[in-house]
Amino acid sequence: MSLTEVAKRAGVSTATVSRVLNQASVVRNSTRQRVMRAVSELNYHPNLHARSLAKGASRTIGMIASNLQNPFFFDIFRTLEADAHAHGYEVVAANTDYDAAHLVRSVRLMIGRRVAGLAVIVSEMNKDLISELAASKLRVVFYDVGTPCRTISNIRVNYRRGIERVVEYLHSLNHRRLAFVGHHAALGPLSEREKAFIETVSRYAPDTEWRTLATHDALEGGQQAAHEILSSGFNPTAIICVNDIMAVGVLREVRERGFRVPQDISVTGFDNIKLSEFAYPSLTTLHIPRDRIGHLAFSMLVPESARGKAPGREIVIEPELVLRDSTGPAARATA
Amino acid sequence: MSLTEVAKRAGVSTATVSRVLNQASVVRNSTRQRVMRAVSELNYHPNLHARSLAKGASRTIGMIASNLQNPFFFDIFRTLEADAHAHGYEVVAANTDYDAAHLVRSVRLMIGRRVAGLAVIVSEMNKDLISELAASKLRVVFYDVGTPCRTISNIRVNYRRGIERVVEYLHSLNHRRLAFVGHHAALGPLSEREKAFIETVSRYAPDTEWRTLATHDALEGGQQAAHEILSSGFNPTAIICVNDIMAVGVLREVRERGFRVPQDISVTGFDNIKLSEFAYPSLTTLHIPRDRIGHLAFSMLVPESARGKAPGREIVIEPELVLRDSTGPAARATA
DNA sequence: TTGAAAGCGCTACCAG
DNA sequence: CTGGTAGCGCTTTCAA
Repeated sequence: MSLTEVAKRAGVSTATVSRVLNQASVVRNSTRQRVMRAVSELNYHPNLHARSLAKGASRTIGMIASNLQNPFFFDIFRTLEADAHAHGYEVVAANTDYDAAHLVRSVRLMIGRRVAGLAVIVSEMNKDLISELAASKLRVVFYDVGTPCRTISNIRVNYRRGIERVVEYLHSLNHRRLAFVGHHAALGPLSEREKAFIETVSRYAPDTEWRTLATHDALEGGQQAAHEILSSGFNPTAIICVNDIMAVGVLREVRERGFRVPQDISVTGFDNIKLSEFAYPSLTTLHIPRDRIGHLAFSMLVPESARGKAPGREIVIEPELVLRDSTGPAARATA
Repeated sequence: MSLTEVAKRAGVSTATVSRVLNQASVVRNSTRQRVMRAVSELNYHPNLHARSLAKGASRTIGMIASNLQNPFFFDIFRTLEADAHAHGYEVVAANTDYDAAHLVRSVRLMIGRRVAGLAVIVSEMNKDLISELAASKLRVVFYDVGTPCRTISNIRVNYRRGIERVVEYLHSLNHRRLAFVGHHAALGPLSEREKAFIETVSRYAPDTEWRTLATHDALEGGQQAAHEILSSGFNPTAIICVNDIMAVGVLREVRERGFRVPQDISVTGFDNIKLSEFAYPSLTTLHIPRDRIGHLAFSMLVPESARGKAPGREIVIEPELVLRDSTGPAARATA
């Protein structure tokens, strides 16, 4: 079923059918009716590939994320998609599972689809990818990676500041043995968060012992990390997690070991996803506004929506500390 | 940058370039080299729209879900995608948010993309949609809805059985005041689960008082439902939830009200997503094998992968009760 | 082993 | 207001 068949059936030219299907220009009402009838009788659905090939532009934008399973990424996706729909765009998302090869694959795919814009919200990164992307004249927005240029915009989070806030806060509560739970990621903001942790501790809390650990980004990852830490002989009074998901995993293991949170051990998250409020105990965490990131990404990608927001910008977001029930004064030192 | 330019640069015809790009037929090695070089020098990426238009077939399969945020759906997506990748397919997913209009929109979009197959994993349904889908000769697999035919396969879960198991289990623990927390959905399996609940109770536990309630499918939805139930004067000894996400929401509200789970109130979930193990207390729930569903969906959609699995089949999955810490004997009746 | 050319289904421009 | 038609970028015979 193609335009031609519809045209034949309606007794008009393909041009006319195309017109009614695109609400474009003027078509006599009776003609429109006839075409519409043919369309529904034939159960016709326009071939979108042919469409965007002919138009030379596709009305879809791409988003690539490290782990859509993590609500942090999904929340961004949601608002991006909402904005997109509001402007007549579709968004197609891809997952990389923190794998650089997978990232490259997805980027190629998106370019192949000739997306109108591409949001790359990932932690891992491939060296040549950025230049490859810069070379293609595709509009791109990176999260936490790359540098702005003519077609590339940037959104970053001031992790360092976020980590500082937690560390200072915990230090003020007399915590002197801290553990940091991160997750594996080739490069970028994760090790960045870890680096931020290490540097912050040595600057603001030099009297503090610490230790870091990385597993995979999931509930089980947090659980496993906590398991290793608690089995290591290093007895932290607080565990700082790279995100809320892992913190929930940590919470469980800590509880199973018979420790009370926060009386025995404090735990913190990062991102402030909805789940952090529903954890037990609810998580002290750092808020990162995913909706804002989603809106920003869209406006940087679709020029018609950007009120004076030229591409090639860089925006930095400051995390805010959210105090809940998973943190408290450090426990007295126990043998 | 098109095939033509690459061909020009490499000093060959477009046909040849196409050949090397598709690993097809024999191309002299030196020629191949030249083409490859031109490709990378030009930073060329084939236009996938043109490709699938010319080929008359796209190597992508579509999946439509009610709420990808809910790990139940996402887990299915993951295994579907893994299978797809293993066979050289891509999968593009869409979300409906339990909205029938949105569903119709997504289906049209998928047909427009000429996907090789479509998995529709939703609760809501539009009357004409099934016939529209049947009319298009697209291979489709429905979850919990529709009836098998030449191009349409079906996967369903025996909810009734699942609900029976929970109700009987709770009844055996002397629970006599049950609440059921569902979520809004125009039609289909949700109200089906609710119906199953009502019928099961009146058949297997006629001496039981009950009440049902529906909110939206999210942590907050569960919380809100619990809030309403606990404020209503109806004091259930157990709350049965339509899925794990909502159960976690319920858990929180129950806890905040000062009730202990399961000593004061038992809570059950459905699906057995990972989070159910990490909830506090861990959730008694019904296991539904998302990975199996994902594999099934793929094999029903892609004939080359189906070993004798003809389309038009219907498969029923039986939920299994998983006992954890959120359930226990009914509390003594309190004024 | 390679090239020429006919489409794939749709849009858009130019006439009428 | 409507029709004819030249592409969009790629694949795929058919010949050479």
